[in-house]
Amino acid sequence: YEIVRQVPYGRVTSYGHIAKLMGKPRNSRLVGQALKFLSADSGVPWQRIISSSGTIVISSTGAQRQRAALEAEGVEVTVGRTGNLHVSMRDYGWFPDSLEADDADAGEEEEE
DNA sequence: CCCCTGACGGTCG
DNA sequence: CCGACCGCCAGGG
Repeated sequence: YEIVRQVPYGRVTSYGHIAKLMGKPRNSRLVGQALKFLSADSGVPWQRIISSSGTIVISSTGAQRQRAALEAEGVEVTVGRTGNLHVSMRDYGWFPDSLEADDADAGEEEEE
């Protein structure tokens, strides 16, 4: 939970990265299982945690809530043909190697 | 102790 | 971009 709190406003990261930061890179699924335990007012920004692919594959109801919460932070959420939500990791992804060594800027996008 | 399941990850077609 | 497969570790029955 403490790791998740480090995720800055308007940015998103993946379960796998959270797991990696806590020393368990193979426990990505456990991160999700732990997050589901949280309350709506737990103060933990669970909304900023999505799959590494940038696709929100949770329950529709929860997904819609997460989408609204993310858009409220200025995160752009697109919808695929199959109805699955998607976030551009290239623009909103946040993957620091260390918690203290957080990013120094928010616009290092690679033009391709 | 065995088996199934899971807010997942990565690769292949 | 989307769907199918296999691998991963921990928890519950």
